[in-house]
Amino acid sequence: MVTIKDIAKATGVSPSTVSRVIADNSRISEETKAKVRKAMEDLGYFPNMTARNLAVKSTKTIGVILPSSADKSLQNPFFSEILRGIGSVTHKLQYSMMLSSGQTEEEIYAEVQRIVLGSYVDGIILLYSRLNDRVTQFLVEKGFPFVIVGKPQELNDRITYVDNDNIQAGEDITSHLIETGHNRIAFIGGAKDLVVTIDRMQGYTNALKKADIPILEEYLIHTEFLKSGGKEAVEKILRLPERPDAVVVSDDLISIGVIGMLEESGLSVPEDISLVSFNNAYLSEIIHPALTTIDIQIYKLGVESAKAIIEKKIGIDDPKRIIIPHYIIYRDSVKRNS
Amino acid sequence: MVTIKDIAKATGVSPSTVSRVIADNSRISEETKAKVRKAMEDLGYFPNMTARNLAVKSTKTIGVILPSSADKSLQNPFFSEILRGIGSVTHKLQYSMMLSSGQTEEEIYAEVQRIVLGSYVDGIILLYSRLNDRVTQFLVEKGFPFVIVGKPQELNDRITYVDNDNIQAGEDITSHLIETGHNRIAFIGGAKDLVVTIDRMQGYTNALKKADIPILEEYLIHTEFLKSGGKEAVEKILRLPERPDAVVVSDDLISIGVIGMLEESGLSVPEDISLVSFNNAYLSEIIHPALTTIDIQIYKLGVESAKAIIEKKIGIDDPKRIIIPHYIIYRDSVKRNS
DNA sequence: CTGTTAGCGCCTTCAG
DNA sequence: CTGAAGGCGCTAACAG
Repeated sequence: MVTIKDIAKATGVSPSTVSRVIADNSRISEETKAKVRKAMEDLGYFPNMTARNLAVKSTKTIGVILPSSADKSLQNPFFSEILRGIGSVTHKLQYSMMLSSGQTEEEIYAEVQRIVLGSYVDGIILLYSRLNDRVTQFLVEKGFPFVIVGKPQELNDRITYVDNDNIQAGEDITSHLIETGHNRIAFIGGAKDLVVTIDRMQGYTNALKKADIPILEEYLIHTEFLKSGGKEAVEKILRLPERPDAVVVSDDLISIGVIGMLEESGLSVPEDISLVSFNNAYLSEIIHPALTTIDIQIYKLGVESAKAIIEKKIGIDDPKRIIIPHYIIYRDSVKRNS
Repeated sequence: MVTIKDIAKATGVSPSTVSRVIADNSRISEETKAKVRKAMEDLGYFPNMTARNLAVKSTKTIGVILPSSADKSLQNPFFSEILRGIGSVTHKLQYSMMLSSGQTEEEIYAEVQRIVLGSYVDGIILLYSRLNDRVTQFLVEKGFPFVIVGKPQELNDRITYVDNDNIQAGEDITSHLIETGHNRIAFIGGAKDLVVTIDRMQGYTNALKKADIPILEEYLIHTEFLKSGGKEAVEKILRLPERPDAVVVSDDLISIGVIGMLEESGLSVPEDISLVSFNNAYLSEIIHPALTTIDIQIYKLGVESAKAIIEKKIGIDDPKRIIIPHYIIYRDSVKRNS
């Protein structure tokens, strides 16, 4: 390995001068800079980041924590997309991104400890937010820079997060259904302890209330990513005397399953029942029917969260709420019941 | 920050002793070990990995390189799944995983340079394999440990890779179609410069040949993840005088689009046309109809690739080929034409 | 079994 | 504008 000393020797200057050239220090003459740089080029020098990190006490890498990998939700394209967003800014700013996860909450906690206490990273992005989360707690106690993608359910005033206005989004999309002439609207959501599900459902009920449409308990269904289990639930809802004429589904990926089940039950979307959902994953565009859905700008969520920790605008002192706008993408899963 | 010195001072031993305790060196008395450990506990000591890495010249982190993020293919759940696999072993072995990518090949190349020359990682996993790839070339020249997930198209004998036998897989699934009474079988593949596409198509033609079924040029269609563009292509193929009675699609995600387009064209799967594909993504299970597909064990691909670089069984000297078995998952997208 | 001495490669005062 | 010296926190011979 060629070090700073080697190139110092080669150019006849001192190591500190070389170091200064690397930092492009202004009080080094242009000629020595040129000379040194040439040597670096010739000898194929490349700064050793580990050494540098040790000296400056910073790693220029940020840790990204995924939800427990036991969770099927990891299959959601949401994650690839947000990683893309994060990656775009880490890349541009010459940062690195360390991915980490675990099978259980316990493991994740251990991981986070390992990477922050071990000084692996300068900051952390949490890609989940659970109630009563030890990780979050650990991070705030430690005063370690971090941001949550999604809405934290506690310590709200002490942590920075980037999220969509999911309540509003839920209301918007539900209103769209109402405006297009639907009035028996069901809601199908993912795990009911996820804030995002709760918020979107909240928006859904808000919209119904505003339109004076009664909220029916039987119209609210929660399922993990629906497979066999969820199937019956959907079938049940469809056999109600007042069968819904529309359904808002809390996630595009779930929509795929729902559409499949509806078809099996002999109903087609949107002819027999309209459907709208959230995320605007690539999927929602290629499936049939193409989904009318809320684009939550996942990529941007990633970008903004990365910017937030890197640009360290955040101190534990001034937590921020960054809200990414959403908008409706109109496609073919809604029927106009004039 | 509490260092090794602090706890040395606190316990009245030397720093090296503390270091040995950390390494659980056998020639340290149990009592001093206990004493030291207690101090570590009390003072909240945690080893600084950057320092350690510098000293031992190893980072215990492996770099994972994604394909260019411009590529829509990143949306493919394949990546989440393989990251899960890799993560499971890095985690277990107390390694870290550094994710990196770029918008263009150029950027990726720069990234790889940065992380290997900067000594960020001990090894690299390439999640793509392109013809005439500078990155691959750089890595072999440098003699840097790396493994490719997928089949390299050159330097075959000098690099380690983990892959499925995609040719065989293609043959297997196509044969299944033939056995179930189909004989006008089309092939729809992704980008035609991807080895995986090529291999699967190769298997497809092999199967046809063995069954003495002629290979029709019009039955071969290539498209990126199909959207508007691919649509016409599929419609075209369906209007042929000899319309296919089955289609082999090179990826589950593409299948979703294909099924959608078939439906729009008034054809339903599998009644009018059978469909099989590859990967067995979560999607293929929830979509309607559920897909008969090849399970390539993505998770395992990840696990094995991670094991390969970490356990450094690989030297530039003895490259390995690790083949992960595949098997057919029979579901509802194939009609039995007895 | 434990302490001493040198680094790992780079950065940063402090002098000049 | 540049050198010398010391240190970041930890490990690794080399002595005892």
